[in-house]
Amino acid sequence: METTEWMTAVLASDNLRSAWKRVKANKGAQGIDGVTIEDFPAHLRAHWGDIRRQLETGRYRPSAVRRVEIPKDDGGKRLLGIPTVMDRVIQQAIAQVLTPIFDPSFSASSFGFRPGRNAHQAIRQVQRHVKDGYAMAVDIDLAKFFDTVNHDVLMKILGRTIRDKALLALIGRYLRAGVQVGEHIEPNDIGTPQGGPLSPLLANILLNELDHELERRGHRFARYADDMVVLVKSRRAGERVMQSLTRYLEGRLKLKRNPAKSKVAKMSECGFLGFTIIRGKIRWLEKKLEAFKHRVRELTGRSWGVSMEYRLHKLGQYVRGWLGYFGISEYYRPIPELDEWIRRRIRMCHWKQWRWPRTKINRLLALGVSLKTAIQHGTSSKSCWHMARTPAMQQALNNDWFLAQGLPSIKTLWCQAQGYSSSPSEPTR
DNA sequence: GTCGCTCCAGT
RNA sequence: UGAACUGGAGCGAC
Ligand SMILES: Nc1ncnc2c1ncn2[C@H]1C[C@H](O)[C@@H](COP(=O)(O)OP(=O)(O)OP(=O)(O)O)O1
Ligand SMILES: [Mg+2]
Repeated sequence: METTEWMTAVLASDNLRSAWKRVKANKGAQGIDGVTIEDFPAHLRAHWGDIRRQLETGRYRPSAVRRVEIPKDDGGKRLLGIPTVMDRVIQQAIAQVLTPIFDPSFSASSFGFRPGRNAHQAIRQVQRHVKDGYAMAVDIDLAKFFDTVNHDVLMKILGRTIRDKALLALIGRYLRAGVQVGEHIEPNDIGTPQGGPLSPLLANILLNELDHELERRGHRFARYADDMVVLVKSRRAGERVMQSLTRYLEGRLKLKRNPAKSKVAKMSECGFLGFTIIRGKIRWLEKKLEAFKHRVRELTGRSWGVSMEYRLHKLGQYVRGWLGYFGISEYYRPIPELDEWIRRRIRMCHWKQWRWPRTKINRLLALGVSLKTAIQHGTSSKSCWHMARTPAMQQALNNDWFLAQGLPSIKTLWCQAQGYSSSPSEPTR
């Protein structure tokens, strides 16, 4: 029997319990066996004994994944592979065991799908390199990344670290579980399912090879999933790096570049994670701002027949959430403009025609826009946008400072805003 | 401090 | 009804 501590750790009751908790919390759809999150506990009681034994003896056969196609931004379609609830739990349990083992070996420049790391850190790293004089970007995105992961390459890498043959074999079976298209099941010899809890970790383990190769060559870069930017000093160097990396990816990892999303250009002409770097400052991409405006138009449009409260609620949570991500933009010029734009939009659509109470409009404006931008840009909530944004100023920007300026405290402002953004129970339409 | 839910963003 | 990972904001319960 090949069962070692690895599989035992996967099957430990604590680990399985938290894995199930996570799968349940995601409230995902059923797999090909039709077992939903709700009837999983009963299903588990009936079959766990058998399945556990199969897992321990290395005989367990995962079910195929269910194929669902969803549209992508660029017009193409994304092929999801939805494992059964049982397989999602098992994969999650494996991921929880493997993450603490593999994650420490990952590159400091890898930011996607990793605990404690996010897109902001990735774009800030790019910014630092640009400021250090590496302004030319080799922007690479892989074609159909998850769908083209090579099993042999990945299994070899896994085998270097995972000593447990049963676990290794189980991961191999998950990779080759097949997909159900319509009525029949089709085998697959390539790819890891977009929808498998283990897939993001496997993706990082595979591209960890690339990260270390980049480090070995002394490159400055940031990677987020299959999206990466290598920063160099000249276009010549960029072209050379692009060529050699393309060769490395295709030769060693059997992965292809997405030519449409890959290029060598000044970082100010590249997009990464929704941002770009203009004159050393982080700024959101124009198309992201356009998407934001479009969404606000929808939310404030007259063709949406819902109650006032509901509309305010939805608008507030969208604006606040959006600024939570894009609010790290340091390019402050567009922000007052954006603030003004939202104000105009709200007044135009609703103040006159719909006779919104003035107080409600003011509270909405205070809610996600003025306040948040004011805090983040070191100015008062009265739109003193031209005030210097020195580090000392940032430091001084605390509650005391607000009060000293004769402004309401941050807490007061937030309480006002919260009263209109998230009532104890969600407002009705 | 530990869980539960609603959102937002990136991939 | 479209899975997953990660980060964030908020609310709620012990
Ligand atoms: N909802 C999702 N959106 C984007 N990426 C996802 C999602 N779920 C899983 N992923 C993973 C799988 C993708 O292979 C990987 C990279 O995303 P992305 O580059 O947008 O698509 P892709 O690499 O599959 O196709 P493309 O050829 O268009 O680049 O991130
Ligand atoms: Mg891609």
